Amino acid sequence: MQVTTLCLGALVFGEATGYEINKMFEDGPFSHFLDASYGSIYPALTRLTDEGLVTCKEEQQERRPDKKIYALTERGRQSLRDALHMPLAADKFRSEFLFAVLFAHLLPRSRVAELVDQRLAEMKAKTEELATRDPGDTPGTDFARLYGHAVYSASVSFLENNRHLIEDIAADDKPQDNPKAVHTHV
Amino acid sequence: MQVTTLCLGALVFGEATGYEINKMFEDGPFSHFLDASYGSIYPALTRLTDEGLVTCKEEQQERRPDKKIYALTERGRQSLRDALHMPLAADKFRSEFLFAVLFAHLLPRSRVAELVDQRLAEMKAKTEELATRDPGDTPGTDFARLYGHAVYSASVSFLENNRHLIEDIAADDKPQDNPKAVHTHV
DNA sequence: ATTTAATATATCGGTCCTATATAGGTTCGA
DNA sequence: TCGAACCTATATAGGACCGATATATTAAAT
Repeated sequence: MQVTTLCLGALVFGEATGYEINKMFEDGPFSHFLDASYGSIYPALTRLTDEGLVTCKEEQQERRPDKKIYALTERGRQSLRDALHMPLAADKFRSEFLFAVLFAHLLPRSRVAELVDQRLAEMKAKTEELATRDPGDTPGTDFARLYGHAVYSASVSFLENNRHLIEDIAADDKPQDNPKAVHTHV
Repeated sequence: MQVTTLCLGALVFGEATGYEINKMFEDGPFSHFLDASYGSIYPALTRLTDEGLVTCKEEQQERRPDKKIYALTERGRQSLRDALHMPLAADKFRSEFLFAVLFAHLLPRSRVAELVDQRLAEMKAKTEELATRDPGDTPGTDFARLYGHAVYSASVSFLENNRHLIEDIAADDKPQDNPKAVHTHV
């Protein structure tokens, strides 16, 4: 599923500029499970306009670049519906954290602990962020939000209960980093 | 973190060919949270060889292309360690399923139910796959496996308990698809 | 007074995925 | 026993996409 289709989806929520669509991927309703950047969004909107799946009205602004407001056409809406009837790709998940823990035995224990602490903080922040309903939520975004909340909660629990599994296989800290290893007071 | 670094990680598990590294991403220890394809793996191995981070010994085979067996050098191992001390990118998660449920109101209820059923089947399969320890598991892969199991389990529970939320907002099935809507026997 | 952030469009460079080419081997059911 | 399907193994072309940057102005924060 390419960025053109994602843009059609974005425009179901209402007309928008490329800039606003980008925000939907950065902070908005899509941010937790999709991504797309300017480098793909602007060309996609041009292509969609050429194909008649969206309309583009230029709004002149004083001392700013003209705002190009895109809106879905009926053909565009149907094209999205068609795409949603095709087989969907499986979720793609990419985690540098899990890659790193595979090599915990190559890292000092302090670094492994740091990685877990950072991740726990991120996951807790996400969990909290997804805990409260947003005024603009639709039933669909609400479902996605609750789904995310459930998954991040499970993630936090797992990390808190099992972090010792990787911390215990980490390499020793160098003596100067690990005062416990130095017996200075017999 | 680019494919070169992932290849260094792959070679920590032992020497391997490009073909075998690819399998690690498709079925092996990396498959659940990383991806890379031939189009990036082969060029990456060439680059790593040029930089002296891996060695390449060609093994001639009868009636087959020569096998190129790559192995980590000490500099390569250090390069990986260095990469693991840099800030790690946050997880990236891409879900066409969650994208689709945002537009459940544009789809017939039967399609939404189908999407949920498919996803539940996938998630249950993954959960089961991750439930049992593999003989080749290291502490690191074992941790990742248990992590995945926890997350997929939570996912299955959520879907089973909350699927009605999106099924109830789906569009009506067309009459010919939904016998209950047709009153043929008064 | 100065820097940072926000609004807004656009593109270049490089990375990466998808699909394909090549070429023989093995497995397994019809 | 014959052929289809899949496995081993390397390699690349084409296109999609991300990250960074350029441009230009205003608003807010410091």
